[in-house]
Amino acid sequence: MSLIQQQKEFQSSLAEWYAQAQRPLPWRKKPSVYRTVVSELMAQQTQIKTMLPYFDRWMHRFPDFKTLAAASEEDVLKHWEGLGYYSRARNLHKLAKAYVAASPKPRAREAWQALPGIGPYTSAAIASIAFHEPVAVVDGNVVRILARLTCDTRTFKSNGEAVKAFTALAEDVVAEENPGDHNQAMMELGATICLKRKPLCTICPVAGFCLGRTSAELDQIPKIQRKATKRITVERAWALEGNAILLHRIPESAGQLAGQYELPKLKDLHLPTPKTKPLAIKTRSITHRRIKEPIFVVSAPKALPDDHFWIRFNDLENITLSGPHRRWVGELTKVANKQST
DNA sequence: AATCCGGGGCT
DNA sequence: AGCCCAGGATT
Repeated sequence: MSLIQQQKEFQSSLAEWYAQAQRPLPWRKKPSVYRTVVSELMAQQTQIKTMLPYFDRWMHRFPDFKTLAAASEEDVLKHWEGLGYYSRARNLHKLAKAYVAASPKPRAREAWQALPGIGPYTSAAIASIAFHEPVAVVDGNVVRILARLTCDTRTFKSNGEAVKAFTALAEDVVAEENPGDHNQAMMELGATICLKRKPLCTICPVAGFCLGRTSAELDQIPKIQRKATKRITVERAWALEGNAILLHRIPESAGQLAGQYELPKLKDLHLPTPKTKPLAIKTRSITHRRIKEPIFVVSAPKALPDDHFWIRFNDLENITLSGPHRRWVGELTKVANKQST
């Protein structure tokens, strides 16, 4: 028996479980096109628990497309600060403007996918949840569930390749009547039952359909190759003058992190690596890169390179520091004060 | 197809 | 420390 042959039974088992087991998330309680769009954008590469407080604050400040479209970009970014992937906020802002201007309003998946920040996953989510279009979402959860249901032991070269490999099956299995709930149920199952490390098969509502359940290596399905992590070092400057700190403003033309401020790179200031011990050494990981960032106390060159500015500490709240730099400046201000007194 | 964006949570 | 997460845009 294949999953396709048992499609109806699979769908109803999943739906029955979802009806009673789903988490009470704010966009489920009070659905609307706008709330669906915001929740899906916020949820990209972000765990639900992390985004919940942001979602509530966002809805309070920008309750609908019109309010969001009329807001300043600065205001929009302030409400996203700390969530990461800031292009999502810019795209959501652009999307709101496009939506307000659009006539007729987008409904079909294809129309949504033409909007900024909306790709295959998000367009399917919006079309199915808000407009009952029978299309399947294929995210990491869905890939994992389908690979296990079919006991697919192949090794995939990338996440993208795995998504591609399971899209057809996902489309075949999606429930025609209530695709939005079906899609959310699949993701809910992946998030709460079909866990990556320790799948909870004993309480799984669709264990009876699962060919992988008896496999000793179920927790290794699907196999997706990871890139080796690259290590790089970026030396940064901690330069103070009076009650101001030297920061670099990433140009609008940058495309990524445009308009945000960061601690200057020593290289951009044309300064050599100081002999002194750095004020702090920060490390962070972004996808497959591990970045080490020593921050040195330096005195700035007299002639500042382009896009470098002295920002008074009192004005820091009025600018957007890129995520980690915001934390570092707050933290190091205290450290630097202690060292100087 | 490869690379970049960023936090927090979890083991 | 390392890995993962309701991905998309750019090159």
